[in-house]
Amino acid sequence: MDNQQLFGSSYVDAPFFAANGTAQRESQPKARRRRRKAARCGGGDGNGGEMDGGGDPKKRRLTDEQAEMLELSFREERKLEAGRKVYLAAELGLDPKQVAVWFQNRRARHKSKTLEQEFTRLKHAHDADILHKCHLQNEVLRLKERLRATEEEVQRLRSAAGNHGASGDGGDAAGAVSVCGGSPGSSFSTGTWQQHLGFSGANELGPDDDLMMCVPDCFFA
DNA sequence: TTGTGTTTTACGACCTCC
DNA sequence: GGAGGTCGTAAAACACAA
Repeated sequence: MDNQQLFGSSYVDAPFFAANGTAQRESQPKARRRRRKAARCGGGDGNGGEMDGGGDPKKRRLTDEQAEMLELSFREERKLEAGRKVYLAAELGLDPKQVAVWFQNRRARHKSKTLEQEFTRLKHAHDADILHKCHLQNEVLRLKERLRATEEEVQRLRSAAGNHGASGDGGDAAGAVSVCGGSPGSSFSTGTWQQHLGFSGANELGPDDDLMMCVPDCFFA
């Protein structure tokens, strides 16, 4: 049974078959399909739906041909209107109900796969965001370290100036520096910041200590 | 050969739309 | 109210390692 014969109506056109001549299933490995087909061909069915056999009539697998044609039809249109259902059932020698059930299950599989792909995509995006966050946090650490060194330098210079017999005006200078955030109790001091993020060893950070010093707890969640 | 995990088929319950 | 959709699940069919 060729495709043109099976889908001789307007449901599937020739270019479609030209592009999809061998419809492969999304989830079934080839080896697995081969074995299934071999097992079936041993029975020599191949009539597309006339399922003899004394097995449980409640549940019988569709032949590969039937499944492939349903797959092609599904790719054309995922919804199954009444006319197409009846047509497919007649062409494939199936009960219309079987065709309807197959489409229901196929939509469910498609949705499941789509969700899985979307999850993977979002996870990759999330991981990239986490990495970027780490870059930024390390940058903050470096800037804090530079600020602390600068503050120490200012303090040292101020002390040196005081030892050279400066007048009492030096108190004003000290006050000006403390306003710049140099007080130990500053909410933006290195120590406080480290405690917030749960870091240690920030004092060892150098300009070349780039990545992965910062690994937030949430990264391992 | 058999136990086990995965895939496919089928069904019922419930929901939405016409 | 009927047709057709999704969702959850049971069970058959199947693949494969041990």
